[in-house]
Formats: sequence, C-alpha cells, structure tokens
Amino acid sequence: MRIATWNINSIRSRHARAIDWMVREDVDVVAFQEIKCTEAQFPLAPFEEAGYEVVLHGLNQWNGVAIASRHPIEDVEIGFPGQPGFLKGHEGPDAPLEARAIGATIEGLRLWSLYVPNGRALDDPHYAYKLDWLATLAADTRDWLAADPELPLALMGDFNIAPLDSDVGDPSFIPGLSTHISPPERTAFSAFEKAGLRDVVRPIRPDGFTFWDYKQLRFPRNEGMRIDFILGSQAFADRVVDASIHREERKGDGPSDHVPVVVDLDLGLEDDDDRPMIF
DNA sequence: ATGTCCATTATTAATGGA
Repeated sequence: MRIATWNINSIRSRHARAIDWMVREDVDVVAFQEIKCTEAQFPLAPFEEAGYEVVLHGLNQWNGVAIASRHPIEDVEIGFPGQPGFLKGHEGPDAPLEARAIGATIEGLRLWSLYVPNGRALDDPHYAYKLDWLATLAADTRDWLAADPELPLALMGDFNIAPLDSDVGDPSFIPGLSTHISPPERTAFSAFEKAGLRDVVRPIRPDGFTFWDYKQLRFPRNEGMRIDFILGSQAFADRVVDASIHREERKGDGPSDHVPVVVDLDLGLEDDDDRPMIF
C-alpha cells in the first residue's frame, strides 16, 4: 500500500498532472491540500476513471482538503473535535471553521489530510490561530491514541512548519522575524511527538525539501523548505517499509509549489502486488 | 524586479492568499 500527501495548489489546475503521477507511481491513497474548490467544482470524473474514490471538504477558493483512494473510504470526518475557526476581522470563538481537515479510514488506517494555517506574520491574528489549531489537534491525537493505543493513525499534510534549521533553505525565512521557524511553532510541532506520533519519512529520507516558492527562482536555486509531513502512530510506523519525496514533480509545466511525500506500507494484504507471489 | 501562481470580482485590471 502506497500513500502520499500533496499540497496540490488548485486541483482544477492540476488534476491531470496529479492523476498521471498517481497512476505512474502506483499510489493507492493521496491526501491533498489546497484543492481550492467546492465539492461541486471538484474534477471527480477523471479520478473515478483512473480508479479513485474521492472524499473532500471545500468551502470556497481558499484552502480545501481531499482524500483520493483506490480502496474503500470509511468513517469520513470533516474537521477535528474542537477545531478553531478564523475569519479576518472577525477573530474569536465564533469565527467560522475553514476547510483544513478531513479524516477517513482506509484499510484500517485512520488518515487525516491537514492544511495547517500559514500564520502570515508573528504579530498577525492568523499566527495565534495557527498555534491554537495545532494545540487542539495535538490534544485530539492524545485522545485518539488513549482510546486505542494500537490505532494505525497518520496525520498527513502541509504543516507550514520547518522543524529543523536544516529544513530551511529559503533565505526569506529569517530567525526572529518569520513564521514557520519560530520556537512556538516548533514547540507546537513537537507536541505531536509527545502525543505518540513520529515523522515516518525522515528516518528513511533525512534530506530534501518538499516546497519551493514560485518566486525568486527558489526551485532552480534549491532554496526550499521541508514543511510537508506524515506523522504516524506506533502501529502505523510499524507498517512502514519505505518513504520518498518526489522532487521531480516540482519540474515541468505547471507544477504545484509542493511535491508529493510518500510512504510505502506492508499491511499484509493478499492482493498487495509489491511482493512476489509464491505458490 | 517579490524574476510567481491561483481564484475571484470585475470588465482588462485589481485583490487576497500563499
């Protein structure tokens, strides 16, 4: 079983490229972020023709998350418990939720596609929202794993945080001045580890960025950021056999500014064709 | 030169978000 997370930056602009990659790379499940459309606008037909079922949450041209799968999708959840909302100029407990989280169960795996708020600036209300959003999700993670310590859970998405200094290759991110690298954001990220998750890609692929800004020739200069992650519980991590960052997807015509991050799992499925059949 | 891209609102250009 091969699963991926990918901030696609408009599924309407890039669905052909996305599906080409999914078929070519034999990907079973993709958690998409920034689909930038509503359910009525989502290009379902080409996914279905390629053999993928899709569940999604999209409210408008901003944000939007989806999960596409070759296997049956069960127990879909829009948003996580206690998820805070945000509306510029209308901050507070009554702010509406944004389309940033969708959860589903596939082959017994509990998967979340997550688009963590950007934060915008250290003194922007969006930054406090980002930290609140992350803290609530970490608390939920603790609850989910307390209820079932053997749950194969993965949080997949664009976390908009570079946990390590080596994850920062873009010189416009300046310590003390920029989001994505501030100590409170890094502490918020480490809370997922305390809750029982770990980055299941980094031990296998310690190097590489997942995002390069369109501006300033960031990709040709390889001035990127590592901000897209798959965080798995013990039971999920136990099934991981490989991982990869598909840097080639930043090349060519009309790429997203993010690339797919992939993990390969051994679920012991009889129809898993990644292993030779022995009769 | 922010060496850009996307979607929307508005009517060929401005806005907001990243």
